[in-house]
Amino acid sequence: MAHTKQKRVGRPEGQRNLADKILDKAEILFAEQGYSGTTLRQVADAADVTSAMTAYYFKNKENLFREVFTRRGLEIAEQRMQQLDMLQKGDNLSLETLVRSFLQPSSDLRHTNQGRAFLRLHGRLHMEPEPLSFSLRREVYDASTRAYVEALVALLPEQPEKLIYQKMSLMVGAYLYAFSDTNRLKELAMSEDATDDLLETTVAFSVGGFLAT
Amino acid sequence: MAHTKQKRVGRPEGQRNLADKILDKAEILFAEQGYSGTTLRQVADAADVTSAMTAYYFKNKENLFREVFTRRGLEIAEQRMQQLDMLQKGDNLSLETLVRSFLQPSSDLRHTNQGRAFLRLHGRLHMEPEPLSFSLRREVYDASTRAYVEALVALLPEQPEKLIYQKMSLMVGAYLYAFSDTNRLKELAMSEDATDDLLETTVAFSVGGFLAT
DNA sequence: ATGAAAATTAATTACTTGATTAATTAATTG
DNA sequence: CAATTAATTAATCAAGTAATTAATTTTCAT
Repeated sequence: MAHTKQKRVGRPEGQRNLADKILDKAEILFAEQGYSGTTLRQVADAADVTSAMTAYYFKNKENLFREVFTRRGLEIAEQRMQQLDMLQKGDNLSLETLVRSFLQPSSDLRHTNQGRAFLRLHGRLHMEPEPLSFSLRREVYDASTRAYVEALVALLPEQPEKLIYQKMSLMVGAYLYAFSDTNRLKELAMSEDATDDLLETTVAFSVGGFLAT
Repeated sequence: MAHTKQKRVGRPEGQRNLADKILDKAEILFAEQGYSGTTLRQVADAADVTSAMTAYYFKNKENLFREVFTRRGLEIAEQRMQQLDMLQKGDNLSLETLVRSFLQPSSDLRHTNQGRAFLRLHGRLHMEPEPLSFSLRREVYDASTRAYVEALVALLPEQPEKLIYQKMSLMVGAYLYAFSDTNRLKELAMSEDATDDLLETTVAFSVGGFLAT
């Protein structure tokens, strides 16, 4: 009832950057309800447009999801690669530094609402066996994951590559679950203070895991 | 074309134990496609019954999902509690033994198709923020998780309880992802041999993580 | 100016979805 | 044996669902 500016048919005056608005709302809804659980109507309503706009900008539901995921996913992957390049230029790279640089880009997303939505979405996607999930993850993350495994193998030469891949997978599962904030930690541990130290705990846990034999 | 025994209206002769059949098929479909992505018709078709049967035995979709999850979830929780009780009767309990006993019941499910389906379902559910997910997880797992945290705190007295809860959460994320078999390890590491040693790797990784400071 | 391109709404189409009901047959109980 | 209860199919319903199209208006390039 507050401010309802009437909608007129046809191209509006000025510009509205609706594509980004739709992506943002879709990110939140996909995070809360999953791909199948979210309807294009919900996205359109949340973005305050008609559902034909989602088709205009993103063609169909699957493509909208792809763009939601790749928008931030590619950025994370790129940040990881840049960090790795930087670290490998210096000498005596430590395991802890390497692990932290892998987790940092994701951890940073915890500081905004949209970022947290993406982390939940991300966690969900990694637990899904569908072709869409596999294809997206391959496209976005494989290159950087391989590069990090290579660096880890160099740091832990006594452990076979296959073991490093297994542990990498354990670390990914651990941080996805912890960062996705679906772990009910507040409820379970009855601690209401923010988990500021979550990144450092995750780094320590993972480093301990990689060193263990 | 093979054997199509005609279906007659009305109660059939003998007994068919359809409820279990529906649960099994629902478990597989929910695991592959998620809750929203699975239709009652798919479940009914897979179980070779009409969709009214799902309503007859399980009332509605949400209740069917609850029963699918609690069927195995409660068993896991009970096995954990029994293991913990047994271990606490003896003296000098090791961290490694404790961690292994927590992971064993889930790991055992990896040996059957239905068990693997449940593990994927389980992983999915833990990445979902919906009320249904939280309520189910609370009901099924909270008691045993608290009991294990208490045992871990006793073994690692120098670490605050809140930290143990965080690490517990990291371990849960790690094993859920690894056991759910959605980690594309075969694709990434190009290793086709079965991950027979996955439980031991997960135990070692987690123990290393708990010990790290 | 003018015509093409961009951005939008409203309306609609063909199809699924979860759930319900009536009819039907076998098993159980008394 | 009669009556009730259990188990099942077929048919249907109202409410969504993704996607498409036509009409409309502004902006931009010539």
